[in-house]
Amino acid sequence: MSTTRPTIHDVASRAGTSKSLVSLALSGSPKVSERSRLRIEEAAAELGYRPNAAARSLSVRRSRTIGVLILDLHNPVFAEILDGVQTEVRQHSFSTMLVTGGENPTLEQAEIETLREFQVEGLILISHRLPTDVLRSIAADVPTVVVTRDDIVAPGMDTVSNDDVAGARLAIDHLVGLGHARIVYLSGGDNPVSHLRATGYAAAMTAHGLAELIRIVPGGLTDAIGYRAAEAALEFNPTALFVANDIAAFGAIAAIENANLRVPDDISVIGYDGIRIGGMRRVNLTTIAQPLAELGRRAAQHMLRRISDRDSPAQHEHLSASLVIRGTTGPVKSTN
Amino acid sequence: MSTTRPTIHDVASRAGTSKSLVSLALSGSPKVSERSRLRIEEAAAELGYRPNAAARSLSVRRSRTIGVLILDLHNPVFAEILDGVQTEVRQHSFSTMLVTGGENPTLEQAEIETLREFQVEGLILISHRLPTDVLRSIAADVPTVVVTRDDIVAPGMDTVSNDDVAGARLAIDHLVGLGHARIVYLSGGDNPVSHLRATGYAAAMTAHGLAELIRIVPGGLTDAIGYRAAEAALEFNPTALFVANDIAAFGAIAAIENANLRVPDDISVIGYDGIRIGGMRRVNLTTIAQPLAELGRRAAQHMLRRISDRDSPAQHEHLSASLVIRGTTGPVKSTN
DNA sequence: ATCCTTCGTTGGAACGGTCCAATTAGTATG
DNA sequence: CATACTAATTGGACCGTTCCAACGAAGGAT
Repeated sequence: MSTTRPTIHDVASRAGTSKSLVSLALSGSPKVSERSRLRIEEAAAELGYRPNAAARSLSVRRSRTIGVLILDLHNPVFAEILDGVQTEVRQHSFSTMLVTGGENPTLEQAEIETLREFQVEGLILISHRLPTDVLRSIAADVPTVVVTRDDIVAPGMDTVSNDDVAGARLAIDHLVGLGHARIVYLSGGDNPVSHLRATGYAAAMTAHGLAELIRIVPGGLTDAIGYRAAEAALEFNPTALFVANDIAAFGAIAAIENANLRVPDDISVIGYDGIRIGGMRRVNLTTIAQPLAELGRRAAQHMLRRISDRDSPAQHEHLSASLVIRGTTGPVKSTN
Repeated sequence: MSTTRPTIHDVASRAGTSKSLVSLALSGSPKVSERSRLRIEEAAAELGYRPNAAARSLSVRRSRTIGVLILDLHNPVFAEILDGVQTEVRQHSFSTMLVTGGENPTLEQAEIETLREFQVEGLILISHRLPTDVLRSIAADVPTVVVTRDDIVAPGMDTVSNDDVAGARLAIDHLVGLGHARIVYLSGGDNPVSHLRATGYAAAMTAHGLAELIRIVPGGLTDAIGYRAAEAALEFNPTALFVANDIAAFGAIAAIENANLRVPDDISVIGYDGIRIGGMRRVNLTTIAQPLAELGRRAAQHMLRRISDRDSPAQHEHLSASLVIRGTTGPVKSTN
């Protein structure tokens, strides 16, 4: 049975032709007679023949596979970006090979190494934790697209990200429009994306003449850290919280409610990312939504372009995020 | 530069040896002299040599890769199972190749086909939507482990799942222990897992002498469907809802609150799966937790065992789920 | 000096495809 | 009916590894 899989030779001898003709026939070449084609297809079907991708890629020196590193499978943000990557890539009959580094730089590097041994034609990094020099050297010899980060630029590397500064501004504009002034930013920890959102926050606050009310509380990207950060933020007696991402915003809301305050009546909360569960009625989070699937789709497009035209210049694309108003923001309390 | 990657030949000529010796040296053979080994390693490093996995797998006729199909990347259940798979598999220096079918049987089959062309040594299906005959024929010639489903058994196929019937019973026991009787089950749609949970529900209800209160409302596995199903369930004037999975339970809670009832004061809600976000304070869902990572780990273990011993018999393992009491269940209201 | 071992090294076949150049079969033309 | 051409088919080299059988060099024993 499954001891040895049938090869092209087996198909050839069964169909009574040469292996070359089988190869031609199966790849749909027009120079194969109708009679031969049928015999070959029949033989292949009978044997359950399946081409060996390793052999093919060795021979044609192309794998038609792109490697995808995903920072953290648990954060829905990345799953949604991946969706976009997959749909685009499939249309061009490429396969994807997916790995996760679990936010561990060493593991990430090892996984990328594996990907490269499989001769992937390009690398899409859906965020990452790699040191700059490592990233540079990777991008230097395999087409690379980084999604959600644009802080490192290197030759041979495209980036696709949302404009975090502008997104943060949207959030603040929305809150200020509702009458808020004491708006605290709960940061997402020490990573470039969170810093950009902080920058946007500060800029927008300043633009609204609220520079002296700028307050940034250190936080992180998880529910639990969001909770603690919000507790700390309450000291500033804020009327609104802008939280670095949706998941942390969930935690922040819990902290507020635990302090016997109501959202949005006492304090408004706005998140960032636009993950689907934020739309869940129980949560119903107002947020700055990134076009996640689109981000993935664009990344794949850049990748494919670079693969088909190796010296097409690297591009750095920004998509804009949009405000999604749901139930966690409202007008500032008139009293107080 | 990146035009052609260095091969073992390049390393050999640079080190002034034969390619055979390079191969030996790089695979750590003891029969290579110290002097040669050093020269070779140096040459390899200088050239940035990276073995070609396609060539190797062609030659040794092993890919050291296992294919993983994941039903739906957005449902955190599957991501958590995958975690377990990855940790186990990595320890045995296998790689994983990950694909998703997006709950689309045709796409699933195509993706599995791709996996097989890459000569994966085994297949782990983290749930699936495949027709029985297709699954059988796959399992017949590549070691296959199905996680979370045990309704189809086929030669050459292992299964690892939680005991859904027993899990459902735990849920009902918990609710009955709190004094509930009018407990409605919101189903998860027409899939085997949901049916098993229904069976466990009905059995437990019967065991508690509540057979005539059995009510099953058709539902699904998403937030939105859970919402609608809960609305329908309210007609039965229930004191508790047992929902087929956590995500749908989120929707159900929203529906209850929208009807101006409180959870758990008016109606208790218990979910199933034990996904991490259920523990988020805002949600704080009581649930039947599957040992998700463990499920994945065991699946990988079975896979590896079957790979190293091709005629080790297929096994069907059940892990037990456990009750996690959080904030959405409570004692039945004494009035009423 | 000759023969064995042992150690380190090497050439070349194989893995399963693709593709090019060469060959044969078939058909139309003069 | 030979000739020229086109269509269909084929052998074999090649892709980058692994691994086996064979080989030379260096001692050690006789």
